Amino acid sequence: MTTQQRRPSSSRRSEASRQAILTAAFELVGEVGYAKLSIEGIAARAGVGKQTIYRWWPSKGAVLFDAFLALSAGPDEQQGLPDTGDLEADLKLVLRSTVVELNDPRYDEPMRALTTEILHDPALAASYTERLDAPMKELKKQRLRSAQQAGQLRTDLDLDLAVDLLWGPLLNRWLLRSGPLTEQYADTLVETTLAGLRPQRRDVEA
Amino acid sequence: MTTQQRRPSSSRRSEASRQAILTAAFELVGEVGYAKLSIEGIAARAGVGKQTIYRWWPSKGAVLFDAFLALSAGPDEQQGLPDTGDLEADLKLVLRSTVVELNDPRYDEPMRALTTEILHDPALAASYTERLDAPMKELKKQRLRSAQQAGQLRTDLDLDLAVDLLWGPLLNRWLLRSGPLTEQYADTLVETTLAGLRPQRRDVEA
Amino acid sequence: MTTQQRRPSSSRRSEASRQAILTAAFELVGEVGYAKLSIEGIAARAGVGKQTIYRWWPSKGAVLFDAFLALSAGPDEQQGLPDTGDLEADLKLVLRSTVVELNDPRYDEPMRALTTEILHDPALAASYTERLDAPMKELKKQRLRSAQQAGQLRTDLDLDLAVDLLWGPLLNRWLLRSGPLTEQYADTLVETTLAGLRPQRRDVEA
Amino acid sequence: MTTQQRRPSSSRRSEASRQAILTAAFELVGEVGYAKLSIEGIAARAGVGKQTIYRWWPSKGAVLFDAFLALSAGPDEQQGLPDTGDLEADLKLVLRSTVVELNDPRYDEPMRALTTEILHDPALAASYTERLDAPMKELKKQRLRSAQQAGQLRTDLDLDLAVDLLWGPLLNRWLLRSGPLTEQYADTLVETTLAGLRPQRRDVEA
DNA sequence: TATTAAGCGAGACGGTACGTCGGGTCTTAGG
DNA sequence: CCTAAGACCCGACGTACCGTCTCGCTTAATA
Repeated sequence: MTTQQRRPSSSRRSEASRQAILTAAFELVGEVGYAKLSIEGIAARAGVGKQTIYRWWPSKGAVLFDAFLALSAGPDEQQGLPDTGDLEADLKLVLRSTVVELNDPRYDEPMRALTTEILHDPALAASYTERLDAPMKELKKQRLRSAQQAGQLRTDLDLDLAVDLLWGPLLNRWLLRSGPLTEQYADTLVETTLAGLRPQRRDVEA
Repeated sequence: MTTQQRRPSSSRRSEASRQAILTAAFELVGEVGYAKLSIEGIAARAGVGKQTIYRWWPSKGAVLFDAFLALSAGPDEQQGLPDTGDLEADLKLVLRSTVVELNDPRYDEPMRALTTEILHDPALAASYTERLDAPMKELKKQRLRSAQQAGQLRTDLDLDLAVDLLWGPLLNRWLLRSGPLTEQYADTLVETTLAGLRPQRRDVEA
Repeated sequence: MTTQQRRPSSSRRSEASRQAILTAAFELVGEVGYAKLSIEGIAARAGVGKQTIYRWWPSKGAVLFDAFLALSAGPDEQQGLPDTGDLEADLKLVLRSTVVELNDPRYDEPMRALTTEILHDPALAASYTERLDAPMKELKKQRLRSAQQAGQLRTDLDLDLAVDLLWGPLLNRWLLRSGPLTEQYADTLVETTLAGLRPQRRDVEA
Repeated sequence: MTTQQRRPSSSRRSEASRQAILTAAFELVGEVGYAKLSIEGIAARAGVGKQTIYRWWPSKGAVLFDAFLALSAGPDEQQGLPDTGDLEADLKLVLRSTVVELNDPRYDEPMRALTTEILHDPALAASYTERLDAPMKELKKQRLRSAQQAGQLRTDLDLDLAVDLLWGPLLNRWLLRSGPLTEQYADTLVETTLAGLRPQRRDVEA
């Protein structure tokens, strides 16, 4: 079913303008960078009056956020993570592709821009967490839950935390450029982290 | 010996102005927030001409960075992490205090501001990694190395990665506000992560 | 009839701002002098954004010029010179009042300022000649033409030149302060100059 | 006698710097125009510290003025006006050459610049009148006096005024560009003005 | 079917800050 | 003590955008 026709908001709202704005925002931020992204520029590129932006979005970050929403709501982003039964291999696959995406200049700048807005706007951060991050996280947790049920992860493991442990270091390295963001890094990260998440007979200590 | 021969750069440079600028920058960003932090404002607060800032710093981020440098070079930030022999307890202590600091509004805004600048300026990111992050990371690695030598960590463990695993999720949660940043979270994070870093007899999976 | 269809330029232009700017410019130049007259100051005094000035005027001089235009277009500056039939007396009257005006500090500074801008901007000079000077000159020439028709001036006299001869020395003395600018000077000037402009029976030299 | 070695002022003063500054000022004003003439630029062009200018001159105009002084004190500017016995011809010759000079772009900008400074600085105006204008005027008056003694000018004529009548309109037309400044204009000016200065038997009136 | 009222593109407006230029003062080092 | 050099505080430059505010025009929903 999924009727889903969101965002009437007002029946008079121009869908063409909305699309033009989101597209212009995403393209512009990739071309000129976050620092030089301006509402004025977005309006000009979209062929739209500034007021049309101010009427429907509270901030530049909100526009950017919606631009991302439109993107990820796009084709078919919603399928789950691969599940071959081999958790480590599956995770490596996913994290490697995350690395590739983060290194792709087409996404790097826009994502940094969105991140910046989120950094300084708790409301936007909440939106992000709820609308973009949570769905993704749910997919990740599903894969981990599957592994947990297969006895490949500790039964008392907090899956939210597990997701943090796997993706947090990756995102952090990307954001701060604290080191090269390679597929090799993704692999090692998965291996080392998983080691602590698996059921264990006993440690050396205790 | 070599005490004190600081920042000559130019023999004519006014140390008083430099200090005033860095102080003003740090205070202002805490008061008005990143979005409203302006070079004009810093100059006014510092009682300094704008040109004096433009003369010595290439960007607003660079000023902010130096302000942090001056702070951490300050009193005695350089002692190592606690080492009681109990790695888990020591790490919990440190991460908990990190949590407290990140939650402190006096540091939250300034650090977000600096992070934002780093996000969009690779040169600044490199400076950050080298001048601020690396020394801190070295202290953390020292503590882990000590544990490793005590047989509390796997001998083949990459300590750089280990630091990432411990601090990455924390910073990520702070930056993106993807969840409450509590001492409880720090504890769980340490426990779970350490589980994978310790020497292990064997897994369930062979 | 054609009353009043003034300055459309753009239907969106704010007439209130325009007036405020011209008034502020004229007042300010009188108060602070030409050297310290700034667009910034005019905008501030007028309660207007700087851009509103830059949008409609190409230079500080153009603003000043318009301020003068607005003034002279004001009340009823347009009536002709007095014509009692006694040319010498009428001219003395007019030149004396010119002297008084040039000595009036309320007009001295503004007129020096405008003159300075005209000095260095040929386009502005052309505007001045056409819009301010020409109308005034026409009135002066009318009075001389009347005298000419009454047989009080040589019939072959170039009236443009005659106006130059009468007002040129006065303005020059005012501008360069090459000597005291008194009503006595105006009188002598008129007397001496007129002597050469009248029809003459014969000279000493044949 | 006229020993004349002016301007010691201080025995330590560098004559080389002084010359370099005056030369730089005159050249620069011709190249970049009055509006963009800066003390900074003069100092740079002269290879001199700004302070050296501020130490010895009270204003930009004073530098410019001295630059002109140096020029006119130069070769042999001081000989009198031609005196062939034919006053009208002699005056036409002189005014025509004035016209040529005022139209020469090498002198036009610098003289406009100096005039501007004089316009707004009474002290400078006094200097100008005394040091540059008065000597020139004396030469002009000498020629007129000669004519007066030859019976070519009225005996009661104020020679100062006569000079004003002849040169005032010319300068005024040059400064304000109120019309083309041609040799033809100079001729007509001389002819018409002289007509009023000559001894007269009687007018039509009275 | 006409009337209205909202949304729209456009862009002027009062502002703030930008990054630069030059003003005039002061300090340093060298002759 | 004068000089070249140049840092300093300050104020203004002319530009870019901010977010708000009309302007007419188009267009969809109501009357």
